Amino acid sequence: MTLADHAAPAPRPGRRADAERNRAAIIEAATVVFAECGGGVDVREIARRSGVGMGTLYRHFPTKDELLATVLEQQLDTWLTDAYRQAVATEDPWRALTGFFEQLLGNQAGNRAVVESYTATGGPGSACVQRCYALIDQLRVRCADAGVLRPGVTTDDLFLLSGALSQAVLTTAESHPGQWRRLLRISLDGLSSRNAEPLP
Amino acid sequence: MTLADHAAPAPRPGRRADAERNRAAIIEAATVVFAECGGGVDVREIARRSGVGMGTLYRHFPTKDELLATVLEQQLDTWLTDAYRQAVATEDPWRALTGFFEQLLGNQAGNRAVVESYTATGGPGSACVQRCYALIDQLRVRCADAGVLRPGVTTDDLFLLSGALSQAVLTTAESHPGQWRRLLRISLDGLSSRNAEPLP
DNA sequence: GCGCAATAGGAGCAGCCGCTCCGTTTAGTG
DNA sequence: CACTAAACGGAGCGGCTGCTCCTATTGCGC
Repeated sequence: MTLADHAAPAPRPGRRADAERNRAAIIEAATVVFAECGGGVDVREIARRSGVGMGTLYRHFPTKDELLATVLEQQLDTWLTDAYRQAVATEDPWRALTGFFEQLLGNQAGNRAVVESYTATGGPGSACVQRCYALIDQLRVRCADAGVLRPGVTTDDLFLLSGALSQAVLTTAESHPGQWRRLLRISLDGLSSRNAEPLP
Repeated sequence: MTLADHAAPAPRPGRRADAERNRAAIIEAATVVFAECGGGVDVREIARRSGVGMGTLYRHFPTKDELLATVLEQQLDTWLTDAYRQAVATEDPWRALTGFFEQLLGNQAGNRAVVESYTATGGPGSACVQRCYALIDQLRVRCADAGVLRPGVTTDDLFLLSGALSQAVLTTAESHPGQWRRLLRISLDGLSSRNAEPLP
């Protein structure tokens, strides 16, 4: 399993010190800006906030998409690593599952770009999203084995649910922060084995 | 109550026949294009598909947003009028509620622009979205009075749920069409009065 | 038919945004 | 300190998109 791995930050050796500093500044600024405004922001805004020129930015990241991907991977990776730790430390399988959802959604609450990429998952998705899928699968199996999960629920169901709730988290982020927790509770209760009716 | 009303198509009288024809053609083309590609499409595409020049399009609709709004209102309006009919004809309150969700989401399955505007509801939303909210409220009250709805569930909860599921409908539209029905069932089961635990 | 006001059409404008090019600056070395 | 390769910065290019302007066309009352 690759659930516990996470890609090294890779501070490649042969680079000049200022280049390294700028690269870090770009990633830091991009993380903030993408989280605030989503993936649609003007690249100039990121350059401005990181105190770097366009040329510099584009030497470090040949494409806006590549920068965005780097930032998103790093973000999700951090969250997942943390969530994984917490999941294996939780003995009750049901609490592990619900705790994971709460943690993931709570993290997404302030991050437009992550939610965008997470909900846009039509194709295979990035490596990190696949890791997220694998973690959900593991949690599902634990719950299923313990008999606390509604029969017939698939990992796809849980993954899709996480995406749908991400959307709810985002839309309520400013007007009704925290309302998503009610929805999460409702959905999770529908997932418990007390509801035994077969799914369509 | 304004639940049964719907705005007249308003074929204003003093206009020339060709103008009327073009207006209709624009709305028809825009409906298709917005549904397929979302609200972000190039206006030129709509002009092309409706066989009309840019000038003509912009005389009928002073702004792209106004055209989009017109189309969205009309679309949602049609759906809601239909859904309202069906809801009042259904005696069982619970079946009325679940039927409404199924109908609304099924309609949204092939319409990017509607889902976009529906899930983007941060502010007060359009008149039609408010009508949708009112309809959900009515269905909720019926269920609550009959004692089949989980205590503490608000109209906001149901409305937010509909938006979250809309997102799921869209993301699975092409790869796993119909999977959203499983999610709908799960969530609705979580809404039944069999789950009596208080919500956060 | 005739004349005119209403309508049509699409080239073009302005602003935004991803990305590049090249003259300038600077870190690291001996 | 001098020198060079590496890194920097930002003006500018090209393409896209919402919208306008002005000439040509056409429906409609007489």
